[in-house]
Amino acid sequence: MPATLHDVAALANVSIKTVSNVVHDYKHVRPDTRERVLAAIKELGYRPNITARGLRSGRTGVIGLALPELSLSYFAELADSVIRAAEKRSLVVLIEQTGGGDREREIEMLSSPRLQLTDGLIFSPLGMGMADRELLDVPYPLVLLGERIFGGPTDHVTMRNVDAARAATRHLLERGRRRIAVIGGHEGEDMGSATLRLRGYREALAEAGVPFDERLILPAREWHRHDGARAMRDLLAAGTPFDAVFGLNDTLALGALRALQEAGVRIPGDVAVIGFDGLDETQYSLPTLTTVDPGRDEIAATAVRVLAERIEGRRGAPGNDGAGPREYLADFRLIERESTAS
Amino acid sequence: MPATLHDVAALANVSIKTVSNVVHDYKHVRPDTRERVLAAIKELGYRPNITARGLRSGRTGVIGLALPELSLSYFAELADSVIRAAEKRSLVVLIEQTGGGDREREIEMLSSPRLQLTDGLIFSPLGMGMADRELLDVPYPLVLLGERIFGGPTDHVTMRNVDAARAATRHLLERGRRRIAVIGGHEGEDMGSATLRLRGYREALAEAGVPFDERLILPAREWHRHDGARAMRDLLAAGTPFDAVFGLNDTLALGALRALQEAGVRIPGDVAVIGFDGLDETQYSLPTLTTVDPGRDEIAATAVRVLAERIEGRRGAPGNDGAGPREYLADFRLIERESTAS
DNA sequence: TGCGGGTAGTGCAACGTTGTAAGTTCTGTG
DNA sequence: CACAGAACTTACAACGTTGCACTACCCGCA
Repeated sequence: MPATLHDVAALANVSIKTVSNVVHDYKHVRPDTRERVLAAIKELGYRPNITARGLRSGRTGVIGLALPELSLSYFAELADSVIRAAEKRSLVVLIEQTGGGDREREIEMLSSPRLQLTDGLIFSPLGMGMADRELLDVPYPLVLLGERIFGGPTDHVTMRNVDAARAATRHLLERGRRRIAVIGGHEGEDMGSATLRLRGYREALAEAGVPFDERLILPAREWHRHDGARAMRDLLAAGTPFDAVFGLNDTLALGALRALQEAGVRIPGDVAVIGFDGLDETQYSLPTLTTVDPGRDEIAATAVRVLAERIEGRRGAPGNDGAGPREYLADFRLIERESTAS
Repeated sequence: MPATLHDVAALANVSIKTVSNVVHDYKHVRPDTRERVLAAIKELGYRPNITARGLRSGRTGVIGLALPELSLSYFAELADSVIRAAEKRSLVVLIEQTGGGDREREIEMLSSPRLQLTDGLIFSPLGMGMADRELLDVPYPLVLLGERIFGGPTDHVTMRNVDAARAATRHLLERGRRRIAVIGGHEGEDMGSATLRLRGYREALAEAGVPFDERLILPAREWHRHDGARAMRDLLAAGTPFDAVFGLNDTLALGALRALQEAGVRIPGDVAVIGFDGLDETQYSLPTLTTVDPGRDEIAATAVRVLAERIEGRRGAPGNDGAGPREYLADFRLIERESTAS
């Protein structure tokens, strides 16, 4: 049975409020009283009951992080960054998985009782789209990540997807590649990583006067390794000529790497490959993978900071008091490695 | 401002206790009363306040999961499994990272106030050792994972490390390999994955009458990809002959794969490689990696079940009422892939 | 008519904390 | 040495919920 304020107060011969005051570093406590209370706290091993505190204050010190799946490396690394960032603000992170792009589950999540003891949510949807925008108008602080919804009612932290994809494509074009396949297209998508990155790709092609070839766009609804490998095998089987591959994320690119090598294609000799996400493991593939680092730590730190600010009310709810929803853009960085060496 | 029992009670013209009774499906409520209450609940969008409930009942429905780092794939996949298993029991998971084997942080974690609103903890240490055993004697339900501590005061879920490593080594021996290098040794370790797996390795060698060669044991304190690659390069540089590599985990093996191929070594022609952990990505490396699947889902499900049982008190605290600490062993499975094909 | 036994519903206290307002004890000054 | 004002301390209520003990009622049976 853990000690309570009552126990400490009894032992130190003061009121429970005084103990509370000591715990909270309230100014007006005589040094000897403070001494006595601290001794009692130590003796009893008292630690404040966060649940009770939460009930009183309406805060729990817990933030939620809802993402598709931790087994997708990108989200595992994102969660790592978010937990670290939260720790710096003494917040603790509760993780919910919504599955790989399951729109229904994402929507359910937003009103899940499982989030009850959370002060706010960092939400990275993959299934919801622009049409679901107003569903983000929830009665608690919410920070949106990702590229599925723009202009929604909440703060949004994302990156310069179009610019980054343009830079990645340019990188290939500058190395003389002209037939650049793209893996990970989402047909019929109105908004999302695929759409934005494909836009950057087309812009770069246009800039360079290279014609766009529909056949080089390989759809892959999910972005796991085997989707990349499968898409690559399809392209090889189709016989469409190409001299470079742009994986819309690293996992796709790594899967493609594998399929290309199986087929005896030399990288980067015959085909150059570039990915997107800056995953740790892109440093250890063979060859090492050129990729775009989307500034994951920056995204995580910003998301946590903005959420914490909303929670503390230093800025009211978006659209409530003029502190409207804001969009934050993280900087990206192209990391050149062997897979696109000249 | 969310609705409370009071609001619902007022609207339905009953006492708050009756509302509470309806919410909890208490038998003695007349159908029409129940009807009225449910209507009021719906109208006000009432949802119980979990914090308050937690204060009353001493339960929060949250379990903690403390692990080294999510950016280590094994732990990301473990966390995924734990979250899924917890979800089935309507538990929610709060994740803490202790860093890659930081003993101090692990010990701190055990008494961290950050765990306060957690009903129990699943703990996977990497830095603590047998000597720290009694530190696990904490005043809340704790389930231990991993191979650092055996015979401690808590329930423990782990796998047959020695057997699995023996099987892995045998697998290589059966394919005619005699000079099997091992990556990931931990010198001076009294207990841990490295020690147990190395024991299985030596047992398999002894069984087969193959002499043990100290020079083939390559230490690697951390088990990241680059540690595997570094160790492999060291061995190649030393010129010690070898025809197989046993990575004590998959990440080490994948790093080794990379270093071997850089050096022009053919796999499995010149050197066969086997890993340990059954990571998803071992299916997509080139060549695909033979590995030992330690039954991660089973481990996670067991850990959550045992923890939930302790929390619900269906079995008292270990050593308290005869329901002493138990050890659970998950089954392993050797997955044969290209890296060890004959 | 009274009484046992079940059903339906209620009131109070408590979980451990903190904000408010008010009380008590000091200190220094006139 | 009185007294204002600051320094220190306290009692009480509340946060939203649930367990306990209780009342009120109804039915059937002796």
